Amino acid sequence: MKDISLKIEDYLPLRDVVFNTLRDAIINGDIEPGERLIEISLADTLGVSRTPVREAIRELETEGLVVMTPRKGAEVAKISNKDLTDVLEVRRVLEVLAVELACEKITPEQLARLEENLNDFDACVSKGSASDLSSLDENFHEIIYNATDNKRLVQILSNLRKQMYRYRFVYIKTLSHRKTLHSEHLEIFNALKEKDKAKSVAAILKHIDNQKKAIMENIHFDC
Amino acid sequence: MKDISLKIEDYLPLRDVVFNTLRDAIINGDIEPGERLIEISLADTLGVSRTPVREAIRELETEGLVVMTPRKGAEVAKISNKDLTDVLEVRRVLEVLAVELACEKITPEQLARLEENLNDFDACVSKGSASDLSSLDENFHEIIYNATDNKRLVQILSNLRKQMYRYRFVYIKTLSHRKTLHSEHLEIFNALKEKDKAKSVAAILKHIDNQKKAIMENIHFDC
DNA sequence: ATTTGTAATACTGTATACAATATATATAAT
DNA sequence: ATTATATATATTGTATACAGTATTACAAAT
Repeated sequence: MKDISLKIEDYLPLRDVVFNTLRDAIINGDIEPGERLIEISLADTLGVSRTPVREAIRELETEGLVVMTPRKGAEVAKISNKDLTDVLEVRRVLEVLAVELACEKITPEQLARLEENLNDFDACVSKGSASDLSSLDENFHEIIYNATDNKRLVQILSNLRKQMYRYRFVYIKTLSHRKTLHSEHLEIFNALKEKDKAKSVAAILKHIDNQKKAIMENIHFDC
Repeated sequence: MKDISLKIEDYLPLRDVVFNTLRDAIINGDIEPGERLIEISLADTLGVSRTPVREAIRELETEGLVVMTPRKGAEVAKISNKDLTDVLEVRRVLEVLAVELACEKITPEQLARLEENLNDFDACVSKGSASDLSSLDENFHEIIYNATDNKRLVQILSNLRKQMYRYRFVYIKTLSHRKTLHSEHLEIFNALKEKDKAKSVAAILKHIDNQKKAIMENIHFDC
């Protein structure tokens, strides 16, 4: 007997379904920054009770997507220029740590998966959907995070990336950005393959800084 | 009219009370690693309903103090040597970032508060309680975190420190450790006062690495 | 016109009840 | 004796009800 395991994810408690639904809605702008999240009306809309909605909202708060005030309720977080800068400032040093660790610990199997990801990405650059590219991008970085063999780092970095999801379409929208993305990933991959720390760090920094630039140029903030 | 603001913290919802209670219990070892957290029995013990207990447990999970499995429940996280190493690995680079930013942005007022903290600490070294020293230690670092003017960084670093609370007594227990702690804080303070990044980084690294050593020497892990 | 007081309303906070699932126990079958 | 099956029990997941608190609207007073 082999490879038989329950796909526990299929069980997905309601709160997680609600969570995913709301997160998508926020990221896609269906619920706007500053808009209030009323438990009862969300529950009615989604056809569930308040309990899972409450728990989902709390999860969203820890991801920084909503802000809660006691006895007043929750609203979609307004992300300011400063907030984004703060997130990137932290991500920057953690991404550096991540590739350094990955250089030491990445397995051949993980390298193979990165290569496969690059191929898929390449195939998607011109004809793939934004959603496809977005998840490939996410997947690429998750592989590297996991290669660090540091759960805490994986958790924090994944979280920080999620807080920038709202802006991911910016650098996936145009063909030129897609090509840049691919070439930067390739560069990171090659550096990791060679286990060259300095090169890896340089590549990841370039990647991050480019994304920051792309976002800053294309977004104008409310506040 | 000036400086009048409601101390909203005094309202403290039940879930936060429960959260604090449980956290203290875990940190102090009243609830042991691996022990299950049963909602209903905790609720009965504390004289509240399941709802605030549930929410408190979820908060504890995001702090890494408990581990939850869907439909099975929560248990106090078993912290392994590896876990602690992982936390410190991340903290290390973030603490470096923090002092670098603090060098640039710390205000005279914050420096004054650090100095005051050092005086209080000095007064406590020989005769203070472990709890006094612990909160002074926490306060010292919180001032530096806040000096970075990066909310995200403050949030993550505070969180990572909390995950090591269980071990704080190790380096507060003995007089020699207390003295070391004070002199290291002094060194960090002086470097920040001079706005000397290299010196600050060196001082904070020494501080972290010393703590790691102290903990590693004094704790033996279950797993 | 501005402030104050009061009531109505809309929420969140908390408790509780019920449903679904996992775990433990006991019994029967081989 | 071991496995399989059934049953009871414990515990989480979800829904709902009620209590307490904020917000709003509006009337009364100055």
